[in-house]
Amino acid sequence: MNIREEDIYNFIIGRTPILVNRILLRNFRKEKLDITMEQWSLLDLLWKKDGCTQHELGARTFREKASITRLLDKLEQQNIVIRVPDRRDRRVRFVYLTAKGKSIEETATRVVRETYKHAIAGIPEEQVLICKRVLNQVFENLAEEGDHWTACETA
Amino acid sequence: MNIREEDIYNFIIGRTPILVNRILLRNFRKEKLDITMEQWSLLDLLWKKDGCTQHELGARTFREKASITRLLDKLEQQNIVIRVPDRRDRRVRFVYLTAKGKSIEETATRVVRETYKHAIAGIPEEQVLICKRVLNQVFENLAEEGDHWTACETA
DNA sequence: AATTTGTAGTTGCACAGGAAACTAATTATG
DNA sequence: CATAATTAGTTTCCTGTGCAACTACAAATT
Repeated sequence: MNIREEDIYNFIIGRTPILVNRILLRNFRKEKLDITMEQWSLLDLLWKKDGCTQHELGARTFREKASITRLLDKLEQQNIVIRVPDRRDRRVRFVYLTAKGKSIEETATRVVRETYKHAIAGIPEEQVLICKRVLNQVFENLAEEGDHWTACETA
Repeated sequence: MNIREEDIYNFIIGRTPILVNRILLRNFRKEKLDITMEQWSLLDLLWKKDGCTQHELGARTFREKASITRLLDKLEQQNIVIRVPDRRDRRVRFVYLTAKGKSIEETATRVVRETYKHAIAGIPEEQVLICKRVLNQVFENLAEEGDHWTACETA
């Protein structure tokens, strides 16, 4: 294959993710939602399964535990989630949505869905699927190479 | 199309770019290169065209000018680039590679190329091309919607 | 049972991005 | 020509990430 080094930038971690993140943040602000894309990615898990552990949130969003700690700090400051220690294992803290956390699900989900629709407008569905599969394969290829998240943890 | 909100995270700005960035940073460190992925993206432009303006670097990597300022601060501290004011327009500063900046091209490019090869190993070339096109189309779709970078500037 | 090893989460440091306010210089306008 | 609008770049504030050191606790080892 004709390898061009700059592809890895333009292609995977470059301007497209930067722009998507920027637009999504602006769209949240338009709807008076004071959350970030990263915070949303945790909330999205909690809306589906309230009471995850921090470890679980990290494994599923592929973030370092330190990042999870800090994202939850912000969410807790805004009274969107609370951390509840596990009585059986006092190292563990379960993360629960507050009433406020539950109440923003509908609006936030709508913003994300509309932004996503806009992002993929006019692109044939099968191409979007291929793109997703390629990115997932890239993930698998690199995850083998020594990261502490194993495939089974993230699955 | 069957829209799943979480796709926008998993798919475009989620774990794959995070992992690619992480692995690339580690691979730079293994080769004793003290640069980041973001710094590399600027150097890659300079190796092809020395003496870009900061505005140009921002337009081509799709970063805010403030980000460019800070990335160049770091590169200048490491004696990898220097900023030279334009005599004709004293607002403008041209960015030039130093001898050190030129000397790391080969190693840095090799690291990026090998990481990229590893990332796309086993994925049919035509699928990688489709993936790139999809991400570029996503970029175009969202760029229309009110960003100050116009298509012509980034082209 | 006491020590070692492993795990969940936190904190400090360095680096990166977005937005907005700001400076200095240039170009457009009246 | 003088003022207004624009442009290039910097700075500040807030948020997010990686890594490493750290705390607290649990589980395994001897």
